Amino acid sequence: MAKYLNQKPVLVAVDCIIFGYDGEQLKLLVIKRAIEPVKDKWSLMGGFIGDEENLDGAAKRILLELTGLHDVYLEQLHAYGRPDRDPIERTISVVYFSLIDINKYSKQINDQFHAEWFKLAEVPELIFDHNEMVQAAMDKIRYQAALHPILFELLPKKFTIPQLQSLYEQVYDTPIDNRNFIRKITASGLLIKQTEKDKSNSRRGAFYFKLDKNKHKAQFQSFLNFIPKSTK
Amino acid sequence: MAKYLNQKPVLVAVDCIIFGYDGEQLKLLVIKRAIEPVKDKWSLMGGFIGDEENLDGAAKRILLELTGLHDVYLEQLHAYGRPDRDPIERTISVVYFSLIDINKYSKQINDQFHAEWFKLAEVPELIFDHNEMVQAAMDKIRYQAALHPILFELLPKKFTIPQLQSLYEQVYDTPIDNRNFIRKITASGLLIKQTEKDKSNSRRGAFYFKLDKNKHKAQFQSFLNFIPKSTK
DNA sequence: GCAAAAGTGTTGTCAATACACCCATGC
DNA sequence: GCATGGGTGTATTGACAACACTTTTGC
Repeated sequence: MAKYLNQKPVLVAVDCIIFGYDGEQLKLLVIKRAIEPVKDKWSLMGGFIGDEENLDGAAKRILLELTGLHDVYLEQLHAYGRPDRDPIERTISVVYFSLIDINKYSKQINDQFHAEWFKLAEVPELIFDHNEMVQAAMDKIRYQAALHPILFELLPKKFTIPQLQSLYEQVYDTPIDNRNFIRKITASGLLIKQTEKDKSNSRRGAFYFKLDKNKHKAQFQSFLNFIPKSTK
Repeated sequence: MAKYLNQKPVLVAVDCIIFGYDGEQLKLLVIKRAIEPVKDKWSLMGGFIGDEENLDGAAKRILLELTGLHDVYLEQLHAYGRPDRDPIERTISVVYFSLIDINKYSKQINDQFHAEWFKLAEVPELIFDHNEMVQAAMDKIRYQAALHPILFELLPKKFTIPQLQSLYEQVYDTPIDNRNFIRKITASGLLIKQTEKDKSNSRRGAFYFKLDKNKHKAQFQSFLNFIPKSTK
């Protein structure tokens, strides 16, 4: 096979930023890095791209390795390439972020990587530029979630509206009026009310809802405006 | 320097999608590829990343080489990495798009690359996955421009409101009511009316405006809603 | 005086916010 | 019966879209 002359190849890694929501707290999944340098420091889950793999494929593989999950929300965030970002060897990192149902995960948790969930406010120092990547992912999620129903990806099959609202409140770090929130959410038509209630948080209980997956897909690209504009 | 073992490095290229607006038509700048394979086919301007360069730096360099322009709007779009996307050698491409004032460019046009502007509707077949990249860039611009004042980057220092409106109409391929458009634009406070008129398009003439750069920066992150929501 | 583009106002509708009380239930 | 979180309704405001005519001026 012909080659481009005089070009210096570099390593290409794919790193995955994995968010989960346990019904109370938005969390980030990180691992203890298994290889030198900075072995045993906290790190995003990542890996080098395989010979016959495209970028999305590598991200899916890495996510599967760590969580056992297929078919989860995964989106390319950004490519990072500072020459010195990895002190060992020039490495470009293409970063993905993923939103998963933390309950699905915990059934298949894999201790091999010494993975741990951290509350977003308590994420430890990560290797290289990984903290910067997490920050960028949160910014992007805030951007996306204001217009598209991506946060549903974090919820279990059945969830309550207070859970959903609390998730939005955490992502935007702002209190949301529950009457207006419920009105918007129900107006979107994305939810299907169940007959059962979740009684774990109150005596009265909160109705469970399921996501209408068809409507979710159909409306994914439309702009929905879930977040109140600050009235200043 | 220590190295990661058993990892196969690959080439990393940066490609630039360059948009310009001549006051009438939104256009894309492409070049005739100078090297084999597919020499002399139309291609995005690109290059391999340098040893001491980060990705943004490489994009700026490539843009400067082709246009002679510094300090233009430049944003990372996406990384592409299909194993077979470049038939010669495995190459990951990190793609940027850029919005420039086509008039500034033409003063410094550089024939060395056999560059040519194409109307968006008439972009020829490009090499590899470059057409797909251009499509993705247009999608992203539509997304961004609905909320942020990025399209001003395409205009000369002085421009008229009909020019601006026509640009929006092209980007969204839809007619826009001029009364509502003017109201929104003036309400944004981004424009400073000049005393001169552009008489090239009508006997009456259209007032020139300048962009208020401070307000433009300040409001860049806020959501502005320039595009009418389809009333369906 | 007329052609050709620029510019200007009003109205109705809908969506968003602000805001406070009753409901259901387990103890 | 009371404490706890869940759920509900209304009034006001502001933003948006729809819509058609007058203005300017070079020829």
